[in-house]
Amino acid sequence: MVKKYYSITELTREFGVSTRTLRFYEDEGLIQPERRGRTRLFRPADRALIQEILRGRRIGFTIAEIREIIQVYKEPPGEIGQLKLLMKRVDEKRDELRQKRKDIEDTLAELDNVEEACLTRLAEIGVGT
Amino acid sequence: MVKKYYSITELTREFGVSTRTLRFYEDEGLIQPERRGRTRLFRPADRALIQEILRGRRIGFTIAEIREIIQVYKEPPGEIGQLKLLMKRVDEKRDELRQKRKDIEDTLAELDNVEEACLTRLAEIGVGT
DNA sequence: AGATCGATTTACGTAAAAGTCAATTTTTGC
DNA sequence: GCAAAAATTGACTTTTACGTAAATCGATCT
Repeated sequence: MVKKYYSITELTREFGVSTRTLRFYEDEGLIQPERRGRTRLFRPADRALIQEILRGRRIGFTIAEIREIIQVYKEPPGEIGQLKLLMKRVDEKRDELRQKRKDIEDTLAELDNVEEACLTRLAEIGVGT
Repeated sequence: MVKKYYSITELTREFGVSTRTLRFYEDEGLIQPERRGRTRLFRPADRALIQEILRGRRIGFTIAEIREIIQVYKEPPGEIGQLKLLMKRVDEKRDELRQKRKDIEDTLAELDNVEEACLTRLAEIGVGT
């Protein structure tokens, strides 16, 4: 059986974030762990959601953007105008991400150059001394 | 012949940034445009550098990180310890970027799902009304 | 010269995403 | 059932990357 509950510190250790961060995400409405008294009890679903949030964070999504995506899963908007607007936004986000992916590939290539420059320099110095 | 100089507003229009941003980059030592009196004159090399800076920015590099990469091109550090440290950092950055690229691919796939959810919902509503 | 219009400088302000600190409260280990 | 450890809350602070406002400068047109 999968674990029923995770404590907050358990998750902070697993994901390398602080308790403050997880509480902040709760305040922002991204997660809603259960409570026993005041203590938060994180279910596997909460844990999975945190993973997604952190992934979004790594690629530069704002909290608001992440919240919006989560919302769509919970319940897609009921109004046609809203839906179309959302789809346009999703499309724009995809373009942005494709651009970002290209930026990353270009930068990876550039870092290869930086490394080479370093190796060259190292050889120069190594030889000279 | 390539243009000799660009004005600051010319570049802000081309890249969609404010003059404040370009001056900020100069204050931070990322670019050093020429001067005629107090007015900045941007050469093609400055323009190219700005492109790189903005690319770095898009993928989430901090100003400090961008400055560091630029530095290496201008003159790789002369001390072995420094060089090795830098190479380690470059290696870490590359890992980070590869992770980010994976995050982006996962998120692109997820956005496909979001779009599908929207289409489904649209069909439901469209039929119902 | 005067007017105008962009560019500069200086200083202060701001927003997002947490970090930090201090004062409780809860839970637990025994 | 009580002390120690863990968790919570609220307020305040920090950092990054600019935005904004006000005053000044400088070039150019007429």
